[in-house]
Parts: sequence; structure tokens; C-alpha cells
Amino acid sequence: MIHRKKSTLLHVAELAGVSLKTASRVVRKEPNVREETRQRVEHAMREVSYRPSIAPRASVGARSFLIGLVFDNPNSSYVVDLLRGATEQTRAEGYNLVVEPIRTDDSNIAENIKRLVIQSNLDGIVLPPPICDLDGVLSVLDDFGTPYVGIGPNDNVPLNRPSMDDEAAAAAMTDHLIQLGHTDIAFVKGRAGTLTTRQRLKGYERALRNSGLCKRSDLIVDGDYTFKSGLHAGEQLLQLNSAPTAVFASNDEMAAGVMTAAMKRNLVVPDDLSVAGFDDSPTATMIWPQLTTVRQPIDEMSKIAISMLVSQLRDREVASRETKVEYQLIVRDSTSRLKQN
Amino acid sequence: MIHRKKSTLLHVAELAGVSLKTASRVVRKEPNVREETRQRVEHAMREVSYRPSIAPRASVGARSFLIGLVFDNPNSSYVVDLLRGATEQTRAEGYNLVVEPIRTDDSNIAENIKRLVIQSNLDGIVLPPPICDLDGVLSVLDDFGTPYVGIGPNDNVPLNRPSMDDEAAAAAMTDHLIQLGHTDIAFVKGRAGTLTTRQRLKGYERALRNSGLCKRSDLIVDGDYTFKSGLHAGEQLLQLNSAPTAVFASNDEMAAGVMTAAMKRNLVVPDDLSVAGFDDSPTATMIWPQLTTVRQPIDEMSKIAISMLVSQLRDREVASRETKVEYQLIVRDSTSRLKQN
DNA sequence: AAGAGTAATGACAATATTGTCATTATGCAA
DNA sequence: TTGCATAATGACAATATTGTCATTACTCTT
Repeated sequence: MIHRKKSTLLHVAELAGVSLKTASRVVRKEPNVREETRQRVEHAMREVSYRPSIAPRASVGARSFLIGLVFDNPNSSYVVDLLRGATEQTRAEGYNLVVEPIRTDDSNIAENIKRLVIQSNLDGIVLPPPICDLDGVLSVLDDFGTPYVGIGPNDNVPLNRPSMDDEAAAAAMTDHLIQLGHTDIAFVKGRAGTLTTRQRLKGYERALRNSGLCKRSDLIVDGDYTFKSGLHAGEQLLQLNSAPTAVFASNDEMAAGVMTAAMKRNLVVPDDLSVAGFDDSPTATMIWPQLTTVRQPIDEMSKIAISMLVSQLRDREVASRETKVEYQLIVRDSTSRLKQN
Repeated sequence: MIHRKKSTLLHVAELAGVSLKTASRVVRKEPNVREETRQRVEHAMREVSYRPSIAPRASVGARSFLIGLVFDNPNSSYVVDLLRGATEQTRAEGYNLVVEPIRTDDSNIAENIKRLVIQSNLDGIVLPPPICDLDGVLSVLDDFGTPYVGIGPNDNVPLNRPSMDDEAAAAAMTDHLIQLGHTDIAFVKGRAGTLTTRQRLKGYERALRNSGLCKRSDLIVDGDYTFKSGLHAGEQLLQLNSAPTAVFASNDEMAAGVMTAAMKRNLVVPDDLSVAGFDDSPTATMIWPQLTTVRQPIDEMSKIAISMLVSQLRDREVASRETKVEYQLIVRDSTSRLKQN
């Protein structure tokens, strides 16, 4: 059993020839330290490979250097990405992360979040969808004076949050299909009434318009983000007299449904029909051929959310800003150039 | 902004008329406290709604009351279940959880885990698959004297871990199909060489044997846990002269592949072919009809793992034991009684 | 009833860090 | 150079809990 002596701030301070407090200032990136002193301390930190011990911080002041991340997202790969980004950035900022799965269907969710904040003495909290758009949660946090940051598309709730431009992403995917020579491009809508559904449809329409293609209303069909609805949509589209040569479904599960509908008609994807999805969910690589789709950089949004929160904590002031992150077009094997015949 | 005064152990102690230390003993569930005293303190705790502050614990002793949970599981719903169970149980035991996503493909994974243990000063660590069966990880932790507990099936690595009896579960699923009147039941194997693959096949064979059904080797086909391999397996099985009326795939993705193969042949699931999977992954409810499958109670295993670890930490002694948890047969719409004709 | 052994309890130190406030150094204008 | 403002630094207290060890109370045996 190896017992490496844990290096403390005192060791650093002594080695650098400064007081404990000054060393602390450097570690905590506080102002009012001369550049030369800062470098000496930082060198000493490396020398003894100092790792700040977060424990006593909570003891001393009102601050706990703890950030909460609650989630109740049915899409678990979303959660894992969220976690990846958050742990990394939290560590980089010198904070620690407390994760807490909660149930959105629980009626007193706001109360639960409040208890979490009290119990773990959180400095701030990150609210991914759908929690960030839930009634009551924000007001409870406001009452309590706990800073928070959201994630995801803005659903008319006033809240700082990094998000992705769904419309631009959908337009880009549609462009991708147009570039491949397709002109009869169908679109499978998401669940009615949701913001992302509207944004993705708008992007699809915009891309068609920009390329001078006419919008055929029989190629725009309903869906609700489930495999089953994608299957129905696919069947509906493929029985048309002038069937589409490409289908853009507004999520991956529906795209998988469309692909299944194509297989039932003995059509080969992508030779006979190109299919594109949205989200880059695990489904996208599980099915075959693997799906061309759009990836949300969730880990990046998560990192940004932590950064925004930390700067809020430092400045004690809400720097109101919407931050957009870039989408990624993931081209796999389910889309191909239109065959000339 | 509400400022509820934080209740400290001192308040509890004063209210109960005992010393700080005795109150601490009750909170930490230590022995050597009179029953009457314990109750008085517990009552006082409720009275002032005391929540132990974990921060100073790490300061004082070698113990940090922190438990680590590392993961790098491609199946993200597995991770979320893991997290749910672990957070809950950890809280119940008076410990706190530090989660850390790591990359198994990283060569110096053992080094990373060691760094995590040092940096966060972990008391112990939970190792889900595939990390628990990785070379080097265990020996590093042993060297360092950090207690650990695994999760999942025992792959010949000496390690305490809760796990599920895959063989019994596979037998139960096969029995389910037999009960529905099926006699020609096919089996799609998982990736060659893995423990779960072997166990699930054994369960299938045992159930057939116990029911006096003969094992047809042409109904046992290869797979590798991917959708694509399930698709191939399905095509292979359905072109047989005496095709099976039911297919048991050893995971959900392959079952989805089999279902797609059936659809391509215009067979209706479950009327013409019953299909069963294994894992209850998100895929199971995403496809249509929804899949009959076997659920691993991962959250329960996670809870047990935390319990085992904590008792190890308390007793300073490894209570070597394998704990089995119960599988759950989830019967959905992809299996039905064999039609008589 | 005395003594021994054990159970229950408490006094006090120790923990690693940050906040407060005082002190010292520095820069700059007059 | 003096005076003044401000930047840089440090001394010391405070934080909430648990470990150590001493003390007190109880129980049982003889």
C-alpha cells in the first residue's frame, strides 16, 4: 500500500515563499496578485503536484464550490453526453459536480430541487430540458437566490442557456440531400406543438426555397418522434404515385421507421431511397445501413452552461446572453447520390 | 430571498442534551450509544431538520465519505440506471457520489482511475462493466489500498459484485415461449467468446431440455449483438424449410433485426412470428410492436454495490460474497400464442 | 461489597482552506 | 520628496465535523 504524502497549500506557499493566503489567491484565480508572484506560486504548485482539496472550502464560507446537475431525460445518451461535458468543465473551473436524477412526472419537483439545493448546499444549478421549462422550478430558485443556467432551445422562458440552431441544422441536412441530386425530398414532422418540431420544419422549407425547389405538401407528413409513426409515415410516402427519392425525418427513431417501411417494399437504402435523421441517437449507428443524421454537441453545450454559471457565481451578476453552438452533419450510409435513369 | 438558518450538529446536541461527539455517533450510526440516548438525538435531528454537512468530514480524517463511480459503457441507458441507484443508495448511507466518465480505449486507464482516487480522495470506488474486468485496474487499486466493488457477471475476476443470473433469465424467456405453444424456437447467439453469450445459450438449451423439446442445431445461429447481425440471422432462419415460429435473440438490437427480416418477408409479428429479446434497452420500446424482453434490475445492482462497498468501508474487512439479483421478464407485444392450423 | 471489565459519554485537538481586515509596497501627481 | 490612492500581501479567525483518549457509568462475578 503506497502512501504518497498529500501536498497541501502550505507546502506550495512555503516553497514559493509567500503566505498561505496569497497561494490561495493564485489557486482560486483571484485578482490582486503580482504577475511575478503568481508565476512563482504556479511553479510551486506544479513542483509538489498540488491538487486543491475542495472539502474545507465548504466549511469556511457560504460557498460550497458545488454545482448541481439534475436530469430526467428519457434519452439517456443525452444524459451521458451532458455528464461528460459537465464533469470535465466543472473540474476545470475548480468546482465539483453533484448529479441528481429526478422525476419530472413528480408533482412537487420544484420542492425536490429546493431540497437538493439546501441539502447539498449548492452554489448553482444546471437545468437541462425538460426541467428548464417546467413551471415553478425557476421561481423557487429565484426565491432562494440560487443562480441557474439552462440548456437547449429557448421555449420562451427567460433563462440563460447555450443552445443549437435547429433550423439551420435542418436546412443544412436538406441542403445535403439537394446536393446529392434529390429534388423530391419528403419531410417527417415531429410531435406537434414542440419548438424543435417547428424549427426543423422551417429549416427544411428554407433550404428548399433557397434552392428554388417547390414545396410539395404531400411530401410533408406527420409524426410524433416514435418509430411507429416513422413507419406509418414511410408507408404513406412510398405509396405515392410520385414517391420521394429522399426522406428527411426529424429524428432518428422515425428515420429508422421509414427505413423499415422501405425494406418492407423491398427498396434498398440508400440506392432506392435516401433516409436522413436528426439527433445522432444510439439508434443511428445501431441500424443498418447506419444513418446520416445531425449531431447536437451536447457535451459542448454542457461545458458552456457550466462556464456561464461559474462566471455568474464569480461576478455575482447575470451576464444575459444566448450562446449558440454549432451543429454537426454526420454523413453515414443511408444517403447517397440520386441515380440517373 | 429566504435565508433559513442552517442547523448544525451543535444545535442537535444541545437540544438533546448530549455532547457533540455523541450526536455525531448517532448520525454516523456508530455503536456504543444507549438506545434511549439515540432516540433522543434522533428526535432532536428531526426537530431542527438536521442535514449532515459532508464538507468537514474530509478535512478531519483520512476518510472523505466520497464514493466514486466510473463508467464507460456504450449503452447509455445502462449508465443512467446505474446512476439512479447509486445516487439514491449513496445518499441513504450518508456518503456522497463522485461520477466520472472515462474512456476504456485509453491505454492508461488504470493511471486515470488512480488519479481520480487521489484527487478526489475517494474512500472507495464502484466498477461497472467493462471496467471491472480490465487488466491493471484492480491491481492499481489494491496497491493503493482503495476498496472497490464490481457490478455484473463474474468474468473469472476475483471481485465482490452483485450480478444477475443470465442463464436462469434466458431459460425463463425460453419457457415463456414454450408456454405459448411454440416448439420450433430459434436462438440468436451474441458475440462469440463473451460470458453472457455462453450463459444465455445455456439457459435456452436447459429450458428446451427440461420441456423435453429437441434441440435443432439449424435453429441456433450466430450473431454479434448488432442490428445487422440480427437481420442476417432472421433472414437465414426464415428461409428454412421448417422455419421457426419463435425467435429468441440474445439482445434487443438483434431482435429488432429479426423483426425487420420478418417484415421484409411480409410476416406479421407476433401473429406469424414471435420475437423475444434481452436487456430491455431503449430499442425495445422504440420499435413496433414493442419487444418482449428481459430486464436487468441495474439500479438495484447499483444500490447493492454501494451497500457492499460501504459495509466494507465500515468493517475494514472484505465480506466476500456474490449477490444475485432477480431478473424481470417483460412481456410486451412481440410474442403471442402459437396459432393452431 | 469490592473489583474488574465493558459500555457510554465527553473534552479537546485537528483538519485545509477562505474571509476579514490590517499592513506593507508601489505608483503617480504635485 | 511628500502625500495619497491603490495594489499586493499576510496574520489570524472561522468553519462543522470526526478521531483520540480520558472519564464516567453500568454490569457482572466472586
